[in-house]
Amino acid sequence: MLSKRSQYALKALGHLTEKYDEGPVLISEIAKKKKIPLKFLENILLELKGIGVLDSKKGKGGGYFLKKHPAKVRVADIIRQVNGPIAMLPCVSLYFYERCKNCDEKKCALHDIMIEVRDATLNILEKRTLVDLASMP
Amino acid sequence: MLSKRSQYALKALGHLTEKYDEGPVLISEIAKKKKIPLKFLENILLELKGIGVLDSKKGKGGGYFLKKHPAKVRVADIIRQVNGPIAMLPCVSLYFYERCKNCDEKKCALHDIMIEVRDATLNILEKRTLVDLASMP
DNA sequence: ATAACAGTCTATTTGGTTGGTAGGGTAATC
DNA sequence: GATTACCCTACCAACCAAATAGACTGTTAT
Repeated sequence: MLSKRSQYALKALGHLTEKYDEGPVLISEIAKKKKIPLKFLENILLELKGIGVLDSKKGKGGGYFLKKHPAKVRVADIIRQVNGPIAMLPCVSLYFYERCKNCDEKKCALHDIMIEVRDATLNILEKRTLVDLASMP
Repeated sequence: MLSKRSQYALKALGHLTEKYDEGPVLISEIAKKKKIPLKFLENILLELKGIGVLDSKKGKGGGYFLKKHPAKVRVADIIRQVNGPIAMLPCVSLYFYERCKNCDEKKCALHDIMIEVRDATLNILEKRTLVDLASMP
């Protein structure tokens, strides 16, 4: 399951995508529209800025805005950054791989199944971008 | 990510599937073969018995064994019982559904993407059974 | 310059989950 | 009746999620 944090991140990015041509958007506007606790959202946006997805401007007329074009930002990458591995097992994760201590990967049937699941999931999430999140209310 | 508990459960079931025709298997044997902490495994097997997948026999010659034929037990159902929802969001889960508080499902683009992911995942996990876990070391 | 503005940083709290460990009780076989 | 092995209860340390609070830093317009 995605954490609340990840859900909020994706919703916020959806909103910023809708407002992509309208300059900086206030944290408070996003919080209100998406019903996200203000201070929590603050923290999340900071993280998204940290990983280079967003940028911000202080003072009057300031706010947050997308640093890259929304079509260039994949949903899969946001989830990985904010939520962690997409795969169901560490021994099957591409970006967070960890060797399995209690079995031999080459003979592990569970391993094979989980690779299949991972690929099916990535096949969807790596094709979707922020543009696909924009129609959210 | 699957919890250790779930991984252990699946591995244990894999072993019991291999030994399906050989009568009860000792907890200690499973623990040793699969490198699972004994007392932790004990607890897990108890849960699996509770949900009707396993049965056990006490005393000499006792142990755990599958209650149903391994081909009749789906991997998806084990994961749901031991680990929880398979879907990435509660508002998209079939067995653990919860309404989304901060958006309208009919207009939520995230919702749509996550349904797609869920279906792709279930399409694999609901076709796999314990038989598919049996070749594990 | 300075007030109003808006994002930035640090920290703390609260509550729950995970991955175990320990020890004894109880029931079924031989 | 001794053994074998399941069953139950309790506890623990470590971690993480979600949220809140408050002071700080930098911008802009007057």
